[in-house]
Amino acid sequence: MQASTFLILDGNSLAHRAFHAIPHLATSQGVATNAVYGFTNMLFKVLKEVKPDLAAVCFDKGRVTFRHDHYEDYKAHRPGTPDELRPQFPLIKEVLAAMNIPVLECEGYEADDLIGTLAGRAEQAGISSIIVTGDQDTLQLVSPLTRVFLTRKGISELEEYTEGRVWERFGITPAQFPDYKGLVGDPSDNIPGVPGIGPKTAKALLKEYGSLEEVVSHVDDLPARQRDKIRQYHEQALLSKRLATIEREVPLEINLDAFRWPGPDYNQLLSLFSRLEFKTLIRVIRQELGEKEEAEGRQPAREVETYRVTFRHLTGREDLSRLVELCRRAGRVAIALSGSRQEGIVAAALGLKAPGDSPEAPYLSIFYLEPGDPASNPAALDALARIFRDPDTEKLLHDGKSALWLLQKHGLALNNLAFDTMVAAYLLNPASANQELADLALEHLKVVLPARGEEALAARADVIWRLSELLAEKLRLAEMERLYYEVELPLVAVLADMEMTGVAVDKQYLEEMSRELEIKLAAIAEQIYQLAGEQFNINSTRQLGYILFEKLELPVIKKTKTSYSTDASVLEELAGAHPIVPLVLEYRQLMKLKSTYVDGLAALINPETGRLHTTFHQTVTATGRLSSSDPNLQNIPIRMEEGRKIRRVFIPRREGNLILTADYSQIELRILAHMSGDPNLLEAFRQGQDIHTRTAAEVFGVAITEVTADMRGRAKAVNFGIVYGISDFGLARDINVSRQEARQYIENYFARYAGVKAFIERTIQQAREKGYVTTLLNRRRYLPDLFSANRNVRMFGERTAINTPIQGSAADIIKLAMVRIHRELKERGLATRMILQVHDELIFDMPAGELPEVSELVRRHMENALVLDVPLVVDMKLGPNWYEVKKI
DNA sequence: GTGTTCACG
DNA sequence: ACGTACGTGAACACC
Repeated sequence: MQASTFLILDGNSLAHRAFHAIPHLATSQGVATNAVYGFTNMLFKVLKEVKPDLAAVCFDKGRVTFRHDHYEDYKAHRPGTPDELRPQFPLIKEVLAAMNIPVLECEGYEADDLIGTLAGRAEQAGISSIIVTGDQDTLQLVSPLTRVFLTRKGISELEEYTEGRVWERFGITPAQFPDYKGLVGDPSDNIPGVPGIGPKTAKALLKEYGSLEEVVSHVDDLPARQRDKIRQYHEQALLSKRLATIEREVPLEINLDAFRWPGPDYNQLLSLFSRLEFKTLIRVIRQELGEKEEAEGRQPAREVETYRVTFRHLTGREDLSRLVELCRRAGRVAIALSGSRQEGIVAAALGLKAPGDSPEAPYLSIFYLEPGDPASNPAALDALARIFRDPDTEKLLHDGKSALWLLQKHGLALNNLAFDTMVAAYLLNPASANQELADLALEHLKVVLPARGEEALAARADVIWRLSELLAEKLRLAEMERLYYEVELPLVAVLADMEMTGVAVDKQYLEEMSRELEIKLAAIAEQIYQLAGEQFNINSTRQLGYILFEKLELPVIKKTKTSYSTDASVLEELAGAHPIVPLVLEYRQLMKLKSTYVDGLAALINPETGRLHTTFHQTVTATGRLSSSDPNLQNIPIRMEEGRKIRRVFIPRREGNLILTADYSQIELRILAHMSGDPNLLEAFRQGQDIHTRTAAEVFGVAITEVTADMRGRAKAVNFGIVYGISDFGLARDINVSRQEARQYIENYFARYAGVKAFIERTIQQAREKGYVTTLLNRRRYLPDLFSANRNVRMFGERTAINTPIQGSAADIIKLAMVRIHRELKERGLATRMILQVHDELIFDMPAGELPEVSELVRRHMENALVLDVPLVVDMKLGPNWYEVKKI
């Protein structure tokens, strides 16, 4: 054998490291996976760096080892394996099996001993070894052929130990390590050593005498203090040395060839990772596979069977018109498109159950066409257009909204979107990080999608078909059919329409604001530099921290993980302490306005339409809300007057139109009243009272007429707190009262609204039983955090259990209203367009003349979206832009 | 890419 | 004794 490298891992040590280094991590079903994840990541990293020819992972076996024969208290103080870690060992071994790395364990021996034995055999065969572990004892194995990599700081870094490095760090040779431990001891293994002898003395003694035995035999030559200690404890020291000595002759049949590493079994690995929900690792592997195939050329020796489908590449006009007919007769077709918003549709694959498909043949017929090349294929786009338009053909898509954007480029319509696998998968688990088709294929069908080419698109069509059937059944079982077919699926096209319509903007006004802010910012910056006595980057929290807390010596209020906190709450507290502080606050505010809103929005104006076309994300939030990006139009300033002015920029799309806004009044608290059935809360809403005033009266025990503005403000914070899963600490911080006082408010609240208290307790209890919480329309969110061993994580889970049904039900309601409003606007042929949704508010771009009709229908659909035990109330405003809207 | 800060409901 | 409201996205600094 020549110049081979043997990678030997200490499975137990690394699993423990990973467990403590990776914060709680679990599958959506609550199976703890943090140690498996950390271990696997580390394994990948090491394999990539070392590229070993041989590999093995050693584990401890048996609670009692030969060391206990000598010393029954060996490792006695070590806490047992944590409950959340123990079940992860079998999973780690599954990972290793899929990696084709042998696992070695031997009854009565620790991983160290196996590692020592393996490394010894390797040395005899002239093979160099790399040992990876968190256990310092292993350093005694270091030799010219054997290196040890110790984990440092969790799992992210490894420190390499050669003989030289051991000498540098400890001042001893690797072979002296057991002697060293014999003197110094090791509290973590409950090895006593010699009390009073530390690293320095031990190092000096071993340098002088070479070994512990020699030290003991020369005990009379030692200085008095050391002599007494060694005399008293020499037996204990020799025992400690034996305990710390790694057994290098474990009786095992070892054939080094058995450890030759052939590389991973990618199929097994992908299926395991999809079970463990290791999305990132799945991507890493898929990437690796792609690179591998590329490197190996067109005829790769495949180690993994990527999903293969047979398909027909259609070009002829006759074939294409037959395809349209085929789709019609089949009644439903799965469609995968490739292309971009700029070019439109480049290629398409269609999957359908054709009447002629024999039971022997693949049950799907798949066709591939390229409308992107009109010269060679003029009829393809026309065929697609007819299929998409046909209301009698059900279309199955993944990410229908993106498909609608592609179609729009060619001016095509889509009728009868019957299933969207992306949206379906989101409903089944809204917490998952993404809903990409490749991930769904892995998770639900256990297949790996090919990455590129015609085959990839054909496979996507096939997978969309199969997933549609599978996910539809899962939705049925989860009782989410109404939510899916009445709300989320029709919403796809509604959102597409909103995005495409876009929001008109006043570009000149935006540019004006930018210039003004520029000037103000420069002036403030100048004053800040004057007061600081130097120029620095005010945007840098680090530099600002240095100026405030070191140069100007202002008191440190709060720290972040890495340095001083300079957030608004800190600066407000320091505002009186130095004139620079209020300037920094103002600078921050204006800077935010300019960069995020003024300049940020301007950069995203579509040059063709002159409007902003946000993207609404339907499969992102854990609660069921939408989110918005590029630009985010759901966080346009309103609370501060300076920021609020930004809203002037948002104008109707043509002369004679107005901006109409309609927002739900207190929808979350109304939902709370409905879900809890609390009589007090129900009454407040039924009588149309101001809810915060009513709460103030209840909490402070005064008449409604006696409630002051201050009391109302505090009560408002209490109401918010209830919806978020209140804590006295959070409430106290928010309204600046003592924690005791906050606790009193909460107690009073629950005394007056006992139904709410019962609802909270009931909701958490049910969440624990089922593992998930639900909304009014049965939207579901799994809460593995409820079962965490970590109290903080668990309490976080409890707060989410309360908040999600409320926030999510509000999302259900407004989405239902959006679908119905959109439908009726269309049916009536109105020119009004719904352009934005901001969680509890809808915004319309409306011809002034349509006001009576539109305001009636919007109010009707919003207020009657669902019938609750309290009325839903909508406030409407109207104006020439989003800033100047006035109540109607 | 991660951390900090801050805008919204 | 601990560390705390729920849900998002964007800009910037710094590695």
